[in-house]
Amino acid sequence: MTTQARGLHTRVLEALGLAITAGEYPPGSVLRTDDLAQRFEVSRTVVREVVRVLESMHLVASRRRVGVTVRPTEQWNVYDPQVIRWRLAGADRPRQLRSLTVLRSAVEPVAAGLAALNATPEQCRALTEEALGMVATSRGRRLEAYLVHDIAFHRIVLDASGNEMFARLGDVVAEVLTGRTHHHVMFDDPDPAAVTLHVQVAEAVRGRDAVRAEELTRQIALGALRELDVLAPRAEPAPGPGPSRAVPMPHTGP
Amino acid sequence: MTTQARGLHTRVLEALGLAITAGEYPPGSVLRTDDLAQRFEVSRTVVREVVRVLESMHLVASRRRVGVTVRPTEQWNVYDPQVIRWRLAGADRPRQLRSLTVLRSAVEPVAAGLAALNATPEQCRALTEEALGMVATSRGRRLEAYLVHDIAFHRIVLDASGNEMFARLGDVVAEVLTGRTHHHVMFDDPDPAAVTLHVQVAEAVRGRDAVRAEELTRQIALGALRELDVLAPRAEPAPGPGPSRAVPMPHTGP
DNA sequence: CTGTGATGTAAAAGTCATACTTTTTGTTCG
DNA sequence: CGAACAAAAAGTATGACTTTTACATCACAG
Repeated sequence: MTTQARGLHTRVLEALGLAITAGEYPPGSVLRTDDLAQRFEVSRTVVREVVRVLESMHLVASRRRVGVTVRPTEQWNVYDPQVIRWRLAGADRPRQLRSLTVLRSAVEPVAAGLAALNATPEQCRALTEEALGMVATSRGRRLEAYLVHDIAFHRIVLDASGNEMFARLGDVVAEVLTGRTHHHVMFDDPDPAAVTLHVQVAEAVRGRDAVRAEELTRQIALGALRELDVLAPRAEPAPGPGPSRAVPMPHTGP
Repeated sequence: MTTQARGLHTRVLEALGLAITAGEYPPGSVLRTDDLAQRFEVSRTVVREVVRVLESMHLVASRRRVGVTVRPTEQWNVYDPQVIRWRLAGADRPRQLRSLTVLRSAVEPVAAGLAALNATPEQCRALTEEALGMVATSRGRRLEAYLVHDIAFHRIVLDASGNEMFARLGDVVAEVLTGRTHHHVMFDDPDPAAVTLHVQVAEAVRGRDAVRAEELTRQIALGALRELDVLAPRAEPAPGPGPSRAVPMPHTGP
């Protein structure tokens, strides 16, 4: 799907990144560049470049006399959109979707509040347009068309916040929305309440009502989280060490 | 300081990454691998690996027959800790500190709320310990010692939230706190109110009071933002296109 | 006999130089 | 104005060499 044949480097990187994030080589595994070169039928040059990139993502560490070792999950650069894509394509998609949705529930409300203060008229217009687009496509199994508007909407909010770190989460949100649509972690038609909320956020932003924009967006995020709980019930406690811990939703307000 | 001589690759990567993020090669600039190899007195192999890494950070794009072009700032992977470090070391540290602090103000309160629900007894203990450490070092120009406790405190909160995305922001927060201390974007002694708030957060987490932990942490974050406003006054409107936009603080609550 | 420390060796990554391929841009010529 | 062509730069492959370092071996002291 996203796998173009843009070069050997890309092909190998994709394959290796996917394999590692999928847990095919568990943390601690050791790879050797010569082996990889043979396995993928490319030169060591290519493998070395790939390894360097994976290293910069903290997926692996390369040490002399020992090889390329897969790092423990906690050290991965999980904000790298590439890593996110790989993990969403893999086995722990549910867990990943939940983490990311919780992140959204923290960031997007604040971003929306800032957007209400900072959005340009053009952004207000675009926001309303996308909200209306969502309304228009919210019925009749038109999930793909709906998704496009949904992504655009959230991207505009994050952009309009005027904060660069928020803006860069646009890709992440896009991956989340795409992931939950394409993997059916979603109802057949979008939740009508959510659609309404989006329209209201657009109104609040246009009306410079930061508090309202923030609160409405919080409702959207919490709704998404609830939906996730229904459609992808929380997995059993992680098999790691330490006492089992609940992973509840963020606050629902006083 | 952090520049070890771990190899040619690291040296060149550091130099180039720093130069690019510092705007020494403005977006659109074209570099050629052969030139770089000459300039840094290393082989093309090394340069290519470095370029590949910079490419994975979306700092540059490499195209045949054209060269390695620096990408526009908006496309950089600003969540990559490496990129953050480079930018904090460069000219737009103030802007960077502000963006990151706003991000903190969104994320940390929610993380603290979750931590109150999820923290292990051991984490509660450690949290209290660090808070007390902050108290102990909060007077007498002991900023370095204070910093250590401050970083540890926030790391524990983010970890204890049980959310992997939050946990990974520990490095970012550490960079922010370190940056503002080392570059004197901070008072001579820590704000006593902030110190007290940290102690109270530790209490709230131990007492499983999520709402209180969240609200107190929000106060900490907003305090940091205010301090930034006092000590590093907002720069003039960015020279980019579009109407000038204010960048106010996130909501201060109803 | 056992634990400890120096020494040596080989395995793997790191580096370099070179030759060759492929893509792409810009120019020239019909 | 379009098509063929030439050159530029990245992409790929290969082989030789260097550097680091884990591990084994061996000597010696307790």
